[in-house]
Amino acid sequence: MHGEVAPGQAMTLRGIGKEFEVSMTPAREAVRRLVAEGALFLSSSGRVSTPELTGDRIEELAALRALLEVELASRALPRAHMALIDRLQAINGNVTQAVESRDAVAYIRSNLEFHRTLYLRAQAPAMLAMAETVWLQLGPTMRALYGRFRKSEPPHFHRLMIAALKAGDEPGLRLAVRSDVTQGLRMLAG
Amino acid sequence: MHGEVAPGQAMTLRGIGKEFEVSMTPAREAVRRLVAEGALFLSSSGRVSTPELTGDRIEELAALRALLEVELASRALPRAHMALIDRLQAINGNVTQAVESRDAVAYIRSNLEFHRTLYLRAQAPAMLAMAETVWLQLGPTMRALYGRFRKSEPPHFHRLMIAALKAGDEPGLRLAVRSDVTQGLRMLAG
DNA sequence: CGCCCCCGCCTGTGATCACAAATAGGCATG
DNA sequence: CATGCCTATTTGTGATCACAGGCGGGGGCG
Repeated sequence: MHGEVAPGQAMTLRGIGKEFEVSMTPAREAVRRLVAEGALFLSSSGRVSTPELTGDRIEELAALRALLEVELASRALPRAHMALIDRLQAINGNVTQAVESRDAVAYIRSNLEFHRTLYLRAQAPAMLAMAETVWLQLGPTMRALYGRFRKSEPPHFHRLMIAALKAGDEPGLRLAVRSDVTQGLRMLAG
Repeated sequence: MHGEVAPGQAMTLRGIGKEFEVSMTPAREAVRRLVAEGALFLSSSGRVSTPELTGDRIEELAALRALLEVELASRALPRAHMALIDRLQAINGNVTQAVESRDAVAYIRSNLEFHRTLYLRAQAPAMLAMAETVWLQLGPTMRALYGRFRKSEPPHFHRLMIAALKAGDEPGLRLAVRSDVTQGLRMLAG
């Protein structure tokens, strides 16, 4: 999810087991779960690797992010008090810092933490779980994306989200979330 | 997914293995996958059962269905030719038949087939997979629902969907899908 | 008669093994 | 020197086993 492993990276059950000092059985179960969530790709011969997403698939996952996260943000809005907004601003500081230090993994991690912190207020666990499933599928690809475009973009849309939260502006929040989610992924898909 | 098993139904790995004439290992992997998708509930002690959904959770899953399926239908609309509409009408005949014969499982199965047939045209596999994950989570509960309300409702909103498809009416299609998806689940959640 | 505790069976977990398929590397050949 | 084949090794699959924890039933106690 955090982009620590590159797209197309292959792995073996015995290798995973050795890495985490367990036998094949727990490694197999973990892998099967991640395959079920779409986070890992299972070849026809049973080999497992991180997925290499096509442009179409990236576009589709971006659309899913937009659908789900706009709804989550909208549901979180009426419950967002000042303490939450303060926390979001603090996390956003970490995002900026990660951007400045060109740390792709730290950027992805803090960016997702920003979103998750907001969405937790939506009180919609199934919806949040689906959003996280999408993040999981996009993880390796996002790493490749932010590794390619090294330009340091400040989290502009995050500030718009915070402003909309403060103002209680629901249409503005929806637009800001949709823009933030779509922004980075549109360029890779094209 | 088809409501063949009731909510809260417990099952054991050895029992599943015996039922399908395999050992515990494949049964375990299948169960873990279904747990990852939210179709089965894993207790803290490792026991597995079908989930008993709360009203809030049902409402949330209905909202997810509305979000995802409206988008899928909208994407399928420009690709829906007459041959597809004919197939949808044929499937809808099976739905009506299942309603008349009070067969809950056949009703759920043909109803989902109706939706899936349309959504396949959307060319959005990840989105369809998420919709099916929601169906999976709702399966046992839907069975309980349609077992409780035995009134034979003709598939009114299906006909609205077909009419909107024929007319190329996108707003009408979105509304019809949202209504169809929300209709049955609203009463159980309340 | 009701409640609680304790024991035994059931269940999930993780490890290991035998097996079959697939992969990759080396060898011979054109 | 490139290419195709063949074998040795790697890899996933499914079965079985030892073990620990939990759940339920039965007996004893108040």
